[in-house]
Amino acid sequence: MSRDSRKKEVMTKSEENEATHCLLKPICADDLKDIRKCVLAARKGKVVIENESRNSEGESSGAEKSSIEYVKPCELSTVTHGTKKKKRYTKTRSSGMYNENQSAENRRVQKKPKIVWTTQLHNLFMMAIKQLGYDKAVPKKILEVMNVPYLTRGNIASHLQV
DNA sequence: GCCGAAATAT
DNA sequence: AATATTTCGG
Repeated sequence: MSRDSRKKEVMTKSEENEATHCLLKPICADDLKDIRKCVLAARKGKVVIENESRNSEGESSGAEKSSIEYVKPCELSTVTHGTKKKKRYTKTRSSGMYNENQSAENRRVQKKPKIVWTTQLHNLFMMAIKQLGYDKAVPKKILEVMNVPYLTRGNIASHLQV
């Protein structure tokens, strides 16, 4: 969401983040309707493209209408995280067993999971440090010793600061 | 370009 | 407050 339709930065950035829409504030009910429409269409594998930007100043009657400025074609497939690891899709074949939970298009923008330092993890962390010696304990080695696949060096470096 | 520490940002 | 990301030498 942005307030300034002229700033190209807004859209550029949005695009990088796989945004589908750009909304101009203030948002009005129609904007939300448009989004809804787009989502519904996406479920059917369609791509909605609409562009009805309005910039006329005739906003005398109360709420100014902001509008969708830009629509990026959205892919339907679930986006998997950008690691180089193989994706493993557990295909549930045959008769109806679609995992209800949260499939399909809601995974549009996948965020990196924020790692939470459970006492478990912290213990591994501590052990690793002890095992390395307080002088050799740098993020990279700690990471190796801990051997926790989803952890990244940055995670550990960050945790190290705490 | 990778790394670690520190500084910032979210 | 907890984590993440960026910045800054090396």
